[in-house]
Amino acid sequence: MSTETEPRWRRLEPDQRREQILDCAIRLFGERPYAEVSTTDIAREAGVARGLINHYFGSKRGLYLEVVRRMVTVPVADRSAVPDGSLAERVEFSVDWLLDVISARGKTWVAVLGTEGVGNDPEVERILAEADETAAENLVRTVGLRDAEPAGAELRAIVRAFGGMVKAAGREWITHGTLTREQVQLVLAEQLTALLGETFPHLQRL
Amino acid sequence: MSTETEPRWRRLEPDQRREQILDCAIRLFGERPYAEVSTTDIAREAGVARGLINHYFGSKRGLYLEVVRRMVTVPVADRSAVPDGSLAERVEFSVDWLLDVISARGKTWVAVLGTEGVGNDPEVERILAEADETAAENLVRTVGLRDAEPAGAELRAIVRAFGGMVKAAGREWITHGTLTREQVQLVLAEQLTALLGETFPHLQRL
DNA sequence: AGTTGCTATTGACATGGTGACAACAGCTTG
DNA sequence: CAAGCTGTTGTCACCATGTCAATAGCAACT
Repeated sequence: MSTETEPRWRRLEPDQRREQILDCAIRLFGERPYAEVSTTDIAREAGVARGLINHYFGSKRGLYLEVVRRMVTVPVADRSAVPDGSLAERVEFSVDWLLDVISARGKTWVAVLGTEGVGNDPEVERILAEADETAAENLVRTVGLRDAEPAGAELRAIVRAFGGMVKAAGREWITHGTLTREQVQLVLAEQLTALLGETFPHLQRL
Repeated sequence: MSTETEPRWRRLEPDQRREQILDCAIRLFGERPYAEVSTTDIAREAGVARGLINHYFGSKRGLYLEVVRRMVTVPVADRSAVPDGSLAERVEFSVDWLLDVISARGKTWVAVLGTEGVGNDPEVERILAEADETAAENLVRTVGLRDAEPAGAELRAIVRAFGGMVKAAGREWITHGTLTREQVQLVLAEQLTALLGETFPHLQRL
């Protein structure tokens, strides 16, 4: 008779366990709406007691906010590869890079930004606004316009607005398949070029 | 002793009661996120028993879907007032009308489209997609482009994408105050003009 | 190897929200 | 004023969430 003391559960480092639960939560929240996902589901998926979720994230809502935060974090562009050509060329490069990012996230990305619903959640709104802001800043820098201009705030505002079109166009491409990547590329590049090259100067004269 | 038979509650026509509950639900769902609003809250707000909500809408989710449907319904433009001038002029008129609509809804509109969260709700997605589609069709017709063109599907797709920019720009204007109405008007009009006049022809050659 | 201590993890409990359903009561019609 | 129709209520069973004391992996030190 071997004294096999197989442990019922393994004890992990807090960071690892946190990450593991977060992964499962991301998957489930991506599949079903918030109210349809129970903490029991997440706990079962992670092979963990339900109470552990509360221990690490406080509440279901806390976990949800972490998921949102994780999902909307956009990597920073590698600016060393940006060409030195005309505005149109730099824009084209930026848009192409942007579509690469979207393509890599695929359905997961859509699950995050694809659904807009009723429900004024200030926390979620704050997180998304922050993500939009940094994304806009990145884009402006990548394209090479000086951010420190006097009208920098307005520039970032219209770039954030443009971000709305990026998301919507991405949905058309990824989920609905009504536009090809090439078409999206063309549309976004031309629109952004016009926005930065034409409209923005006009705006400053208002 | 007067035989005051003050009734404890009034019996309303189903449509009226439905509408009343819906109004309260719209208000509450606009203030707090879905999970933070209980059917008890809604029932109290409407001065009604909680069970009545289930009777009229089946479930909390059913009520929520009704709210979303109601909120994203956009009125149809009165095309009799559209000028006959150039594309740019018609676009300018359409955008102005669009901003009037947004302005009229104000904060309520923001409560609907302002928050994007994680959570793939197919029903909500379908409702919003439908609303976007009819809005795009309206815009195309108002601007005066023939919808029956061979590339009509692609045209509507890029107009839907443009709709994403309209929403984002509206948020910048209404909630954040980072852009004035005049600035939004200029940006959207120029972008849409470029989209329809320049980019769309390019797209067809792809 | 045995013991001790730390803490990650569990399991049970209390609370509150949701949906179903039978009973009740306004209102209308004869 | 009686009777029926149905809008409305209140209760019941079930499920989800958050809290907390108890448990048990695991490492360090005899």
